[in-house]
Parts: sequence; structure tokens; C-alpha cells
Amino acid sequence: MTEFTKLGLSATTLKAVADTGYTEATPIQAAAIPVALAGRDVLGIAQTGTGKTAAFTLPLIDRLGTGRARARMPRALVLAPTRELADQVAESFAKYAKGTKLSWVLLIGGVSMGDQVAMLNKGVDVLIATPGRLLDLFERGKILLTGVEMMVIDEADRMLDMGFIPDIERIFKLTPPKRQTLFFSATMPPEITRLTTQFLKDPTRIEASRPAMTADTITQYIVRIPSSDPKAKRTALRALVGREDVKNGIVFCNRKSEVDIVAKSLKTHGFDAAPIHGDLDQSLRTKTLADFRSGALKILVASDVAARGLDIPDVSHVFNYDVSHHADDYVHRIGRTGRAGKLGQAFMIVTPSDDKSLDKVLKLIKMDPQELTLEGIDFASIKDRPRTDDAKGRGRSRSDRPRPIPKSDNVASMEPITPSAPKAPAPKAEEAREEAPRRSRSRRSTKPEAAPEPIDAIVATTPEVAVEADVVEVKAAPQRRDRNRGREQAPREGKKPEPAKEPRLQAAPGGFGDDIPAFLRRPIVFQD
DNA sequence: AAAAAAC
Repeated sequence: MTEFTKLGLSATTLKAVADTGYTEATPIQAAAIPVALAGRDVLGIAQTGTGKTAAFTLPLIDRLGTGRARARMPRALVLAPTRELADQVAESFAKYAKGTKLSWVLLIGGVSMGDQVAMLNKGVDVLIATPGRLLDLFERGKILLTGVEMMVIDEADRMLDMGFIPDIERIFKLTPPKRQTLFFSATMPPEITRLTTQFLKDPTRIEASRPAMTADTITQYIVRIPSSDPKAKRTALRALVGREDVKNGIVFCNRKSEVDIVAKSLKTHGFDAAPIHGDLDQSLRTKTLADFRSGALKILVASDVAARGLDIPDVSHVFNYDVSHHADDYVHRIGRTGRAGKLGQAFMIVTPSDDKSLDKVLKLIKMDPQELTLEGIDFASIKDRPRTDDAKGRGRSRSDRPRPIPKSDNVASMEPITPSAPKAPAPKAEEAREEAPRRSRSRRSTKPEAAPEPIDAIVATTPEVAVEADVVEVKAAPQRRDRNRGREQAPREGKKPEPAKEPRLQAAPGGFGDDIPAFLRRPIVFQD
């Protein structure tokens, strides 16, 4: 391991690092920081859990030094795929930049624009943003990206999954070509390779080998049940959660609607659980996550919004209510536990209809998790009330749908599952009535068309560094700021409901009074 | 198959 002091960071930055208690850099930090400090582009291939955030935050802070920010002209831009991840970067920034005069702002959706705009007007050095809000603010003329000296793309492959690549491309083109770019992705599918070829200059490729597929701090289990019925699955989940000594745990579901149902079910049965997914109000998401981090909430029921990247140290259990369809997601999900040397347990409920997904997972993790059996539950006789969110045309009409089955005592006795002794008495197993919260949301496909052109590998200009990644990670500050929670209305600037998109004059930059040079009101686009 | 992300 390399010490931070050997990486060429300034005294101020080193002091901030030392204050966090860390002395040794992770492999990706040791490799990336000197390259970034030298002003070179970095192509980092690394998963979360490798200390990636600090690997770009520290050199960013160092290189921006004490230069000063101008109104609406940020000098650095960090893009992350989800709001929570962006927030996490902001936390890291707050921690490491505290000895400097650098200012920064978190630009994410779901929260008031007012504070963000005010910060931009005052002038900030660093923007930490999700693509949607950044472009929104740009289109409103609140930001100029022509002063961007450094740009960081975090979790690029996830951006691809989420259909953000056109946005990212557009943002790249709004920044000056001479910027320094630090680009991170866990995998390098063709579309991502194309992006790096187009926008990175002679990057140094730094690869942290996949963190061990199954960190040996995580014990994995498979819980097979003979029924795919949602109610049967919930019963199994409760039996599982009830018998484990769960300090704090995350339950992952594949669908947002299921997240709501499962959270409600757990709550009804006396568990301290709350849902988190992308359809929930951002203030709620923020609060729920904060509660979970602080220990005020024991069980987080989550969609994959929480699967990747979120650094919640010390999660004791992960429960996969659904088998993830993407094997990668399974690895990310269970990676929320067993972190920083702590021990973790991961359970996966598997039904007969999960065969395909399970195969993919098992192939990827290259091991066979221990099989557990939940004894004493007659899963076959548990039937959920019909779900009504299946209204995709061929759904049955209200009248000919089967009626809810009268409550019956499905659960005989809760036998301990195989290896360990029962810890807590299983909660009462009567199903409460659960109404599936219905959500209809128009969904547009954002998948960009795959560019067929296969691109050659990136030129590695420095010897390729293949390093062994381990699980040491710079921890997020335990105390979160509540800056997301501002509920006040964003001051409506101009009362145009929808500015007709014609001759695109940007809103006036500050500092010119009424006399604004025309060129400043025109959008500026750099073509690479 | 679904998740996420702008008003």
C-alpha cells in the first residue's frame, strides 16, 4: 500500500486526508492521483468500493488550488448518474476541501432550484451534478461551462444503462476541449469506449481489478421457495428477516411497485422498514437514507437506485427479495454489506421462475452460495391477491379476476433454517391486507442506439497499472448536511411558462447591469 | 424486465 504523503498532494489536502484518519491510499488512488495531478486525462476502470471518489476528489481540489471562481463560470464539473451518488461526491468534497477556499454546489433534480441558482450566481468552483438538472440549468442560462478546466465522469457505464450518454456527449461538447478529463467506469462496453476515444486525450488507463466478486467478508445464501407468488415471497422474506439478527439490512426488489409493497408489508408486521426508489419525493429519499445511515431506520427496502455506489458503512444484511435480472446488479447489491472489513450476510430468495437469472448470477460469482430451506411454511397454499398493475392490455377485467382468497393459516410453525440456530421468534405470519400502490408512469425508452463501430482499445500511454483492489474505502462523513431539504419555492425567474425555443438568447450573466455584451448572451458550443 | 433522471 502507498501512503497518501507519497502521491504529490499539497500540504493542505494532505491535512484534510489526515483528519479523516486515513494514511494509506487504495490502489486506484495511488495510481490515479499522481496522473491527475500531472494534468493528464485518466481512464479509470474501477468499481465502487475501491476508493474511487477520493481518487478524483483529491486531485481535483489540489489542482483547482486557490484560484477564484467567477459567477456562472465553474472551473470543474463532476457528473454522477444518481442523485444519491452525486450527494456522496459532495460529501467527499466537503470533507477534503475544507481547508481551502474552494466552493462547490450540488446540482440535482427533485429539489428547489433557488438555492442552486443563488450559488451559481455567487460563483462556485465546482459543480457536482446529475445530467438532467445540469442541462436544465444550462438551458435556463444559469451556467456557462466555458470555464471548465476539469471534468469528472463517474460510473459511466451506469450512465449508459440509464440512457444518459447523449446528455453526457452534449455536456462534453459544452466544455472547452482543453479541459482535463477524469473518466470512471466499472466496465467498458463499446459505447463507453467510443465516448472515451472521442473526448479523452491520450488518457492514462488505470485498472483496478474487480474487487473480489464475493468479498470474503460476505456470506451468501440462497433460499429456495417453491412458489413465485408475491405473497409467498413476502412470507419467506419476513421469516428470514425475523430469524436473523439484523442490525440493519437492505431488501432489494426489482420493481419500484414491489419496493412499496414489501416495505408496507414489513411495516405492517412490525419491522422497522422504509422504502426508497426513484418515484419517491427527493426529500423523502434523502431523509430515509440519512435515517438508515444514522441507524434510526433498520431496514431499507430499495430498488436498484441504492444498489451501486452508495456507501453505507456497516450494513449487516442484504436480502434479495428478487433475483436481479442483471447479474452485475447482484454483485453490487450484496456489496452494500461486508464493507470495510466488517462481516455481512447476503440472502437471495429464489423461486422456480428465477432459474434464468439465477444461472447468470451463479456463473458470474463462480461459487455456490449455501442453500437454506425455510421449514414449516406451506408456500403452495399462499396466494396473493391479484395484482392490478398488470393492466397491459391482456389483463383480466375486474369482474372475472379471482377473488382474494380468504385468510388462512398458512404458516404452521417456523422451523429454524438449516445452518444456524433460531435467534428471534419469527413474527406473526398473518398477511395483512396490502394494497398495491399503483403507479402509472409513461416510460420512454432512453436507450441510445448502439454504435456498431467497434473501437480499438484506448492507447495506454503509461504502462498499464493493474492493481489489486481491496475493500478499503474512504468513508463518507457520517453526518449528512440537510441542504437538499430546502422546501422553499424556487423564485420564479421571468414568468414565461415555457420559453419558446427560438433565437436562443440566454438569460443575462450577472455583473453587467443592463448593458450585456451580445456575445455573452449567445450559447457557446465547442465542437471537439 | 426495470431502474434512473428535468421542469
